Amino acid sequence: MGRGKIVIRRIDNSTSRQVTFSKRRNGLLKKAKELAILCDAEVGVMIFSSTGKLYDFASTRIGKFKRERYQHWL
Amino acid sequence: MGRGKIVIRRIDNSTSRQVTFSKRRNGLLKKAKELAILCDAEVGVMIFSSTGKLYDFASTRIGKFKRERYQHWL
DNA sequence: AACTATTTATAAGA
DNA sequence: TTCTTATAAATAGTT
Repeated sequence: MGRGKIVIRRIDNSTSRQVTFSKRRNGLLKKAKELAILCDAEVGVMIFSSTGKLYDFASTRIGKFKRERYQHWL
Repeated sequence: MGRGKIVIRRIDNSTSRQVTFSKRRNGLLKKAKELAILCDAEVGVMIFSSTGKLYDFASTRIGKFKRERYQHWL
C-alpha cells in the first residue's frame, strides 16, 4: 500500500526503516484500539524500537502494560 | 475500508461482531509480523476473544507468549 | 512533515 | 459461511 509494492524483509536503509517504523507503529496501535472497541475484545500490543523505546496499547481489563512485567522478555 | 464507512464503537449484532473480530484479528497479527520484520523491532500482540480464546504474536526476542505469564491480567 | 498514487484491509454482499 | 468486490484506509515513495 503505497507508491510501490514492497517485499516483507528487513529494510536495509536505516532512515527508511525509521520512517516506516514510525508510520506502521502508529497504524498497528490504531488497529489494536479499533479491534478492542469494535469487537469488545481484550487486546495488548507492545512495540520496542531498536533503541529500546516502548510504545504500547492495552485494553481496559488487561490494563496498561507495566515495563517491569515484560522487560525480562528482552 | 469496505463497502461502507463505519464508526468505531462496539458492534451490537453479535454475528457481525464475531465476523469482524475474525477478520481484524488476522489483520492485526499480520501487521504486527510485518512491522517486526521490516523494522527489526520487537513486537508482541495478544488478543483474547470474548470467549477467552487467545490469539497472539511475538517476535523472536520477546518469545512466544506463555499464557501463565499474562492470564493474571484478565 | 505533507502529499498522493497505489496497495492493502475489510464492510457488505453473494 | 466461505468467497467476492466495492470502497475505505494505510502507507511507499515523493516533494
